[in-house]
Amino acid sequence: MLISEFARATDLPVDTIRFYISKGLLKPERSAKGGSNPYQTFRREDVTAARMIRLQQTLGYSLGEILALNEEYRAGEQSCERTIAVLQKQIARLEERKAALDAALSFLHGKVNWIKAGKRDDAPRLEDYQC
Amino acid sequence: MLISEFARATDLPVDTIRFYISKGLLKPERSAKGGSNPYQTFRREDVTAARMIRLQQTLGYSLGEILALNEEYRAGEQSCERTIAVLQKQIARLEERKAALDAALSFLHGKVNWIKAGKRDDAPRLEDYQC
DNA sequence: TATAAGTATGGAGTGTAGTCTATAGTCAAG
DNA sequence: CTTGACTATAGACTACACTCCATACTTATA
Repeated sequence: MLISEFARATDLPVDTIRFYISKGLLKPERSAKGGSNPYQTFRREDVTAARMIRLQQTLGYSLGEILALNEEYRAGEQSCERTIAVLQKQIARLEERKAALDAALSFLHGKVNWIKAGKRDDAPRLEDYQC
Repeated sequence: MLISEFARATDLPVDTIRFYISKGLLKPERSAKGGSNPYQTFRREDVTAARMIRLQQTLGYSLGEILALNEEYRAGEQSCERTIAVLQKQIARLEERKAALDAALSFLHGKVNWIKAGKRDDAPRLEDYQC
């Protein structure tokens, strides 16, 4: 797969793909198709990696953290324990964010209910809510 | 409340507070205590506002979006319908993020379970998972 | 074989969200 | 009334995540 197809497959701009490569987040092959092909070749696992990056990003990880996590994951590929440890670490982080999200949601729902009940001024205040 | 107390109350650096003021996210009073006090005075509602900013930020809003949302909220303060509309909009966004988060969590949990079962290579792949 | 479209590289530029520095004015304690 | 802590303002600087540009090479098409 050439970079333009890869861009279509991942819905990422070509420049962003090259940027990720420069950061070590993507590692396409510089394959020799027939002998001397100077172009990068992307595989299905690169598409997976790109999706994983997008996912981790929406979950609040920086590119630096994503790189570290993924290298840790790769480093521990021989050992199930290490792989599981990396996954558990991500799970813990996501559970944390989910808890914050749920707290915010219940605050907002509560506020809506009070306003609907016509008791706007008695509605829960952010002051009384520990984030 | 002076800015240093406010910084302690909100756990924000003084520079960040001033930055938020410059963006219109915080609007402390330039009160005349006794006649000519050139310092800004922060109230309890400013602490609330600062917490709300932090909350919205962890939920993925940019400062620009936060400003727009909060101004929309203020603009609709007379009308319960408009206030509720703003709150519902935030709720919708948070529910969306929560769904993405849950999908990611079940993917990760699934992966852990497959690895624990010793069937690592048969574990679910991100390819088969729509984010 | 000319031409257009695609690819690679390096480096400059952009927007966001701060963070720091320099300068100057203010206030409270000794 | 000086010293030290605090405050205000403007502007420079930083980190991050892109995004764009100039240049040059490669490949497919007419």
